[in-house]
Amino acid sequence: MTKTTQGVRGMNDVLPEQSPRWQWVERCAREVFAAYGYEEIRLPIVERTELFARAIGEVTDIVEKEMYTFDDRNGDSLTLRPEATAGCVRAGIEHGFLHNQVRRLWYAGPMFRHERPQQGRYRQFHQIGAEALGLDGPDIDAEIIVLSARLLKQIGVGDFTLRLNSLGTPASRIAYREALQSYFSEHAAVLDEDSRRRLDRNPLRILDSKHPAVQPILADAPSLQDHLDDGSRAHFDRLCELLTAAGVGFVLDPRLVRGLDYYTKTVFEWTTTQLGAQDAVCSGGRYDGLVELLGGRPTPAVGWALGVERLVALVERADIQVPDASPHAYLVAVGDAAASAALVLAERIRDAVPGVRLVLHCGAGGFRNQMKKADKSGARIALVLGDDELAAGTIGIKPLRDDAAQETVAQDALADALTKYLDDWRA
RNA sequence: GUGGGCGUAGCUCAGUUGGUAGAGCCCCGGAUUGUGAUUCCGGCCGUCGUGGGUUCGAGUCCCAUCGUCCACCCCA
Repeated sequence: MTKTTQGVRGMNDVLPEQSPRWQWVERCAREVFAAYGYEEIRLPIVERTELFARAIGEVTDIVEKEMYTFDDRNGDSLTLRPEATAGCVRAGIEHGFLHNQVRRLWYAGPMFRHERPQQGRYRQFHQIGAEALGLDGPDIDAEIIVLSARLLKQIGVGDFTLRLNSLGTPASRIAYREALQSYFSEHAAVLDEDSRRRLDRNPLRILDSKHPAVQPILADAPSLQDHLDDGSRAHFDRLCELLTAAGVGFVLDPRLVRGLDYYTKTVFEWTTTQLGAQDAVCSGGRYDGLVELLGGRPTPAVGWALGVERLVALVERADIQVPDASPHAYLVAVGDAAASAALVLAERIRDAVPGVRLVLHCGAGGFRNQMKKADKSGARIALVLGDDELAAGTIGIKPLRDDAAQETVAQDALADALTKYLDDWRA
C-alpha cells in the first residue's frame, strides 16, 4: 500500500457492512429527540480557535494539546471542532435564539481530537448531543437525562450505569478547590508526577487518578458534596428525586469530574463495562456560565453528548439485529436482448411499486452463477429474464429465502406480483 | 506524549536452526442437463509495512521508521 492510499491515522472509514448499525443509532436518536420536542441544529465543523479556548478552558487537555488548529488564508486561527456545545452556544448568541428563550436542540456529526487512537477513541469521532438552553430547574436536568436513558434503551444494547455528581456553582467550586489543594499539599509526597502537576492547575482532576499510590489518600480527601452551596445542594437533591420518580436508576459518584471547564452543578456519565478503558458512552452536565462567558446574556443550560462509535461497537458486540437495506428482488438478465429489456422493465417496476428495492444484474455467466449472486445479494427473490421469457413476454420469479415454488408470470403482471410479495413480507 | 503486542495475498493465518513464499476463505470462469445448498475443476492475487545494515544468501537476525491494536493519559 502506498502512502497516498492510506487513510489518516485515527480517522476511519465506515464500510457498507457497518452502515446499518450507524443508521440504527441515528434513527433511534432522531425518533427519541422528536418525542421530546428537541429540534435539530446543524453547525459548521470549523470554528474560530478562541471559541474553544474560552469555552472549554485554556488549561484543559483538549485545548492544550488535542486540537486540530490551522491558519485560514486571511490569518485567522481556525480549529476543527473537538466538541459541539461551544458552537451551539456561539450560534445561539450570534442568531439571538437564546435571547430570553427556551431552546431544546440536538445535533450529530464528526468531532476531532488529536489523541493516540485506541479502542473507542479516534481522532475523528462522531457525537450525537442534546442541549436544553434557557431553563435552570432540576426538572430540565431530569428531562435531558431521562431522554438519554430512553435513547440508550431504544438502541437496545442495555447494561449501562448512570453516574451522577454535582460540581456546585463556580463559587463553591473555588472553595472546594482550595480545600482540595491544601489537603493534597499535605500529602504531596505520595502524589505521582501527574497529580502533582495538577495540584495547582486543576486539583479536581486528581480525584480521577488511577495511580495506585494516590488511591489511599483519595478516600479521606475532602468531599465535593460537603462543599456544595445550598442552592446546588437543593438542585441536586431534587434531581435525584425526579430521576428516582421516573424510574431511572443512578449511582452517586463524588469523584466524577468532567474535563471541560464549563460544567457547573450537575454532571453525569453513562458507562459500560464492555468497552475497555473508554467506558463512557454518554456524558454531560449543566453549564450555566457558558453563554455569558461567550458574550451572551446569562443563560442556564444542560446538555450531553454520546459517542456514536462506542454505541455502534456495542450494537455490533450485542449482535443486535438492525434493519438493513438489502434488496427485495434481484433481476437477472441473460443475453444482450434481455439486458436492454431488463433495464426498461426494472424502471417500470420501480415506478409501479413504491419502496421496492430492486437490483439489476446483466452479464455473462451461467444461470447457476447468476443465482449465486442473487442469493448473496440478500434479496428475497430472483427475477429471471432469459431468451425464453423474452420471447414469451414472461418473467420467472424464484424465491430465495424459502422453499416456495418458482413461478412464471407475464411481465405486465410483475408489478402486481411484487406488490403482493412485499405485502407478505411486511406481514 | 509514555509503555507493551502485532505487521506475509482483499480477509484469517502457516512459514521449521537465515537458502530466493504457502493454505483456507473471498472474488472470477466452468461442470454437476434452466436456474439459490453441497461437491468438483480452473483462474486471479504478494517487490513478505517501509528504509537501511549483517550475510554468498533474510519473511526469518540487527537498527530505524511508519502503521495497527491494547493500556497509561484523556475523554464521547
